[in-house]
Amino acid sequence: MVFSRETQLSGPTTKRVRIYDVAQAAGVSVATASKALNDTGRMTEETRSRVKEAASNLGFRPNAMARGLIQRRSFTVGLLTNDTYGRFTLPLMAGVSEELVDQGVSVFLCTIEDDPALAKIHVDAMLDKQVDGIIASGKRIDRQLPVDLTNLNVPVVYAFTQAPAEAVSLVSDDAGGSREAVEWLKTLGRRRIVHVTGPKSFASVEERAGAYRTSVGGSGSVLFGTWSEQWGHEAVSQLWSVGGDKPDAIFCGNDQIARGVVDALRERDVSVPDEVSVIGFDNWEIVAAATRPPLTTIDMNLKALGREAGRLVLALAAGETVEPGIRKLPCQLVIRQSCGGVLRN
Amino acid sequence: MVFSRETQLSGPTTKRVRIYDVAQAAGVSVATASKALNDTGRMTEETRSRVKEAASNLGFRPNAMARGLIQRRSFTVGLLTNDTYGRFTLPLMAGVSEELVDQGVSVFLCTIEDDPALAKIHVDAMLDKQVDGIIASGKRIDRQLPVDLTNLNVPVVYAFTQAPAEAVSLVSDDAGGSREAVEWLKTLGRRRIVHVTGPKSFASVEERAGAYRTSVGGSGSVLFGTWSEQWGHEAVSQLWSVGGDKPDAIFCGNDQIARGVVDALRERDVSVPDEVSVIGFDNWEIVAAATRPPLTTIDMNLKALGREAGRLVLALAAGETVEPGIRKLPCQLVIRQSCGGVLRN
DNA sequence: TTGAAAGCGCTAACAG
DNA sequence: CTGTTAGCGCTTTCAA
Repeated sequence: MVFSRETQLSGPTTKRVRIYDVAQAAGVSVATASKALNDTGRMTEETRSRVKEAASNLGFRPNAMARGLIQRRSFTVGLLTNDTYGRFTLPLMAGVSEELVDQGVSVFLCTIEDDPALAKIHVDAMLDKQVDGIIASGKRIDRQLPVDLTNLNVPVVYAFTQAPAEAVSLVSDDAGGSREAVEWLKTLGRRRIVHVTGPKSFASVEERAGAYRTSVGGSGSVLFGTWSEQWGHEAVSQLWSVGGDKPDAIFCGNDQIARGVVDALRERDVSVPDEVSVIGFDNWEIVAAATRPPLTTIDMNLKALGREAGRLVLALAAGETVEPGIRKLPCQLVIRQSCGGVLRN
Repeated sequence: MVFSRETQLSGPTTKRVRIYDVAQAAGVSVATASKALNDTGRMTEETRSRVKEAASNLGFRPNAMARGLIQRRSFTVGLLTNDTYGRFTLPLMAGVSEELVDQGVSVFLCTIEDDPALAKIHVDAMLDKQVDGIIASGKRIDRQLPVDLTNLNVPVVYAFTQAPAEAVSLVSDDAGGSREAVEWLKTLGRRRIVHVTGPKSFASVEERAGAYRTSVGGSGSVLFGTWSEQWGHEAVSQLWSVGGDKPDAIFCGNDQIARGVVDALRERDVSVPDEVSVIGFDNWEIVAAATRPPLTTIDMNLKALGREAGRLVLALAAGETVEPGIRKLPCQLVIRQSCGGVLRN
């Protein structure tokens, strides 16, 4: 293959082909060409296919800006997030994109730390570009983005972030996930199940802890800490430093804590999963798979959440009525080896 | 704050204000309003500010599609990647966005697994939307994306992925980073430095290994394996199972391997960093910071690489001439505790 | 200094 | 069945 120097150095070479060129080539008017290509209007099959052939010969692709100007939509949505690390946003984004790509919709990703000024710049840029809608997302469901998205004149769907009242909002079902985790441990015959989790200040921590307590039936004990491996270690120290029966299962608030717990137990020669089952939360591949043994954990199905967010924002954009309120999407148990039990994979 | 049900349920309420409305309010023609707002043309300062005030009162924002149709640019660039996990793409994206947001440019993120059909759909969608340029990126520098981006009629910049000859391409300086790692170990007085790295089939592995060999001066030894913690463990087993002098430093091909190495050494009661210094590569926060002790490592400065990619693609779009070829951007030593030595932080 | 008019590339009425 | 016309919201000659 040969590359002209020109091409690589300064971009564009060939002019874009317009519908006018297609019309010329097919020997019809621009209007007819438009109708032929969009499968609208009525005309002989022969004409339609002649136009389509001309278009494909010329490599015609309609200019989305011209089209958008008329149709008042850009086939574009914005995904706004303050999750710079992407732990939650990326799977969400994958879902959104997967849902929308077939409809020709592209996604602007806007990452806005926690800077209101930056957020406003991004939102304004999206609005200028006439996005069909905005999906607001974050890294925790009890904090709002640092920008007001109400009264925008484009639809907004909130996913994995706190939403104003009456908004359309999507979160994962923390309580349900928690329940699944505990039920699985009980299924495996565990009876002394402890919950080691993150800071009390997180709504999801309270939600999961509440569901845990209900599921274990009053006998539970919850240790709050930070979202770190370090805390997992420390929690094990605390649990094993007191006398009496040790736990036979530890349900952790996230995979990092779970990894810390598993490592700490191994260092004490407590066998996982033989003596103690450990279950995580998040299914963060890099953590869950590298743990020895690999973590059984709860997946929040963020990709599915993203798909749903994409679906809803487009529905709203199309003028459909969507019931406002918070939708909780189910979590899913992912079985690896840290609990024992059935092995999928 | 009160939310009208209407607003939340079916999106748009107020009509967008057009430049026509601004012109009316300011009592001038649309043409004058345009010039006033864009600081072009000549008119009394009074008129100009009157228009600007009207615009800001009405909350006017120009429709980017209408504007783009004329100017033939969309103030939009596409970031194409096959790095679904986002390990490399996210920092890159952050850099691109940071560089471009001030210029009003938004970024489409398109993740394309390794599916050529999906890639084509995404590229076509971007082209239809008249992106000003495309940044192609990936997860390794010796593999191409599954799509041909030459002869596109928009500029393309390659970042962290293999580029065709004569393209503008950005990668991090693997050899330089490797050299920095080894030099740092030597500075700390280490003399028996071993390199534990990933699969030989990766160009960056060969590149780093080559620079390592040069830097240690012929006495080196390189162990190739996989990019996993597991392999880090195993490598330590191998190294410590043979007789003779043990290494006093291990330079790892990535942070995951380094973590495996550190964990394995701790399990053998070999002190890090007192007896052995361990240095990683990537500065993947989640891994580097959670390791005990936290990893000293090499950062590839992907965010800076992203900024540069953004800068270049816009320069190309503006018709500027950019020298083709591969640009290597410097890596940077990040000192934590796994090597000993100065403590920043 | 200001405004009227043309037109970016496309779609949608309405005629023919 | 097909083409002519108008116009999306804006910028940009060009004339007044």
